[in-house]
Amino acid sequence: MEQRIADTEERSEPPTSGVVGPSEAALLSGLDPVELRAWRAFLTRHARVARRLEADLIARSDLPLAEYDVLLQLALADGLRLRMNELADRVVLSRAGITRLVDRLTADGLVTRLKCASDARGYFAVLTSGGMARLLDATPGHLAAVRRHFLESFTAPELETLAELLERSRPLD
Amino acid sequence: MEQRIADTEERSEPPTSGVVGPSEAALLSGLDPVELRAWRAFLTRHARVARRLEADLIARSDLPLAEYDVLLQLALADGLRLRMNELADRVVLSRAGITRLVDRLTADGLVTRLKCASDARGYFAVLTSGGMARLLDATPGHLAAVRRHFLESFTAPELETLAELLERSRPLD
DNA sequence: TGCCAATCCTTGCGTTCGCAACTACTATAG
DNA sequence: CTATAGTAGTTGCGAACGCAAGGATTGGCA
Repeated sequence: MEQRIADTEERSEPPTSGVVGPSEAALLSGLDPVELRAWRAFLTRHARVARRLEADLIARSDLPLAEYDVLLQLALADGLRLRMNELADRVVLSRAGITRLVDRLTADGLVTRLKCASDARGYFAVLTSGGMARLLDATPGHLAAVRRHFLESFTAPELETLAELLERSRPLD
Repeated sequence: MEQRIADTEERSEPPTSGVVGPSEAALLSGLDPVELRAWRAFLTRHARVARRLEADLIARSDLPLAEYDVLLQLALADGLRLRMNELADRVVLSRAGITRLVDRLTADGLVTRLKCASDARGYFAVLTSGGMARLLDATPGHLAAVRRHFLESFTAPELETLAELLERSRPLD
């Protein structure tokens, strides 16, 4: 862990400058330029926006994005409750992940666990009034941030297009 | 940590069923339906695709997505090298994150650190031949997966649209 | 009825990440 | 030339995640 030292010194100009090497052709051969652009744009755009929003949301409401998402899903759910499984699916998290996320929210009093009557294996996560309050408090600022960092870049018809495209479910699942 | 037990029993039908509560109106008031759809679609689509691709890539090439991304950026960079800072920016990771990611890649012999001649504070991460080999080996399968789980959903003009929209940089940055 | 596979959720463990603090070096100003 | 502010990168620390294994319960099928 100590010998992270560099081995060589850098000559002043990049050695193979100008030449891209045999790599690029081989690398990109699998994807045509439009595909590559779309894919990279999708990836980096998400990464940047998510990073930004997470910071904003924590600074403003002391609530990570994942926590916010869970509260929102519960608030929108019928009876303000959702099975752990369903919750994991909606926020796209592993089951273990959802267990601990709900743990945290429960510790903060924003959510309660409720045994499912019809299936003794199952639990509901239920939004508490405190959780609802917290969500309602955090929402305006967060939505503003979403708009500022993402939605604002597009016109209404473009948003429609975007929604339509991204809502398409993956081919084979 | 032990009293995670449910407090109450569930009555057989959801209590406030049918009624959505005062919450939804307040929650969604900040965003019109199209905005909401576009935003949620963007979020969940990314989460699902990324999760899928990560699993695929690890299974097939024992390489996490972030590692793959770094190797790719280096392969595409002039001289097969990039400053740590620049690298962090391209793969959208914190500087601490990039330090450790490069640590790992170095330990695996896929990357080398090289002192920057013109600025003694700086380092280059340089792709080794082993790293290039690993990248070339992993790429075909990965690209196939990207296509299967994402690109395949769209036509060429749609991809063009998607790329154009998502490449727009955020307004104020 | 009785058993075995499947399902729901949780926990142990290892890994990764970001923030904040730190070192080393550069650049600006006096 | 020296002080001071700023930048590049690394490290301690705590938080969060996923995988795999485990306990409990359900559901089909003999």
